[in-house]
Amino acid sequence: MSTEHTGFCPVYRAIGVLQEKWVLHIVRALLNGEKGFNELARAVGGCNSATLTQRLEHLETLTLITKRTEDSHGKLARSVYSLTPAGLELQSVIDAIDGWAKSHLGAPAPTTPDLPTAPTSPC
Amino acid sequence: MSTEHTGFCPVYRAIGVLQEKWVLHIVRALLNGEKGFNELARAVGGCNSATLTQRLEHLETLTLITKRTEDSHGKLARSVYSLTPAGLELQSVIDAIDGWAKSHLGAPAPTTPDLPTAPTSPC
DNA sequence: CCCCAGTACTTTGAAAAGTCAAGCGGTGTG
DNA sequence: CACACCGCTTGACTTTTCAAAGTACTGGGG
Repeated sequence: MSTEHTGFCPVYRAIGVLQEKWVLHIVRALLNGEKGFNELARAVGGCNSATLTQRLEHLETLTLITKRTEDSHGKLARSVYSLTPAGLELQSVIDAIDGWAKSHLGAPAPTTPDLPTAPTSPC
Repeated sequence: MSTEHTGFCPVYRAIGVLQEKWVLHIVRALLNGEKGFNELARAVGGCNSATLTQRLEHLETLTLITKRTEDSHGKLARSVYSLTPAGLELQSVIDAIDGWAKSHLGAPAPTTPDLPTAPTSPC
């Protein structure tokens, strides 16, 4: 029903994916290097495992990320998630957001209007 | 929930806003020129009025968009929404998504394989 | 040897978010 | 005057996200 007459253009689709909760965070975290499940969860900052698993599966079917299972110790394996070439190219999108954020989000904080010259970026 | 303790950096905030449902669509629609409420709803492609009102309010408090009420005919007024300078600069983000989408989204169709060879690309 | 910490998830049930359909006050057109 | 349109609001309903706990397994310390 969503894909009815609603202009089937790639941009529309892309937005549909990127606006899913946590997706941009996941991509951003992964741009800093591949990560394991829990590691990624921490990097992303507060996404619960159920949602993360789901997002990761979705992104994998879209071939934006790859899951590699390291079976170094016989049975138990550490899963490592990393970006595919297509996923890596989202760097430009993250960069754009990054640039915009830095110039336009100093301190919108509707309740705490301050932060004049934020020196510390814990980012 | 959005404002976690998770490294308070502008990028994180920006992602938090941009991944809200419909926000990117709204911005994109508004980049093509200012629009009225229903007009915007149609341009965005299927967002219902309740959610749209809410998003619009949120974007207004962030000063990304402005609501101007044309009171040309005495009582009844047409509301016109348009982007602020800050909102306009999201053009770069939309452009990045646009560029990425065009090179990486042909027709993945993961779980919803429909839309038989779109005849017209209203994009 | 057993416990604690860590890996990667899955399973719950409830809360939050989003959607649908309808309606309200008002106008302008046939 | 009826009817379609405008900009919303309301209330019921569905989907998504959440926190917490549980499963299965390993590796290190006591």
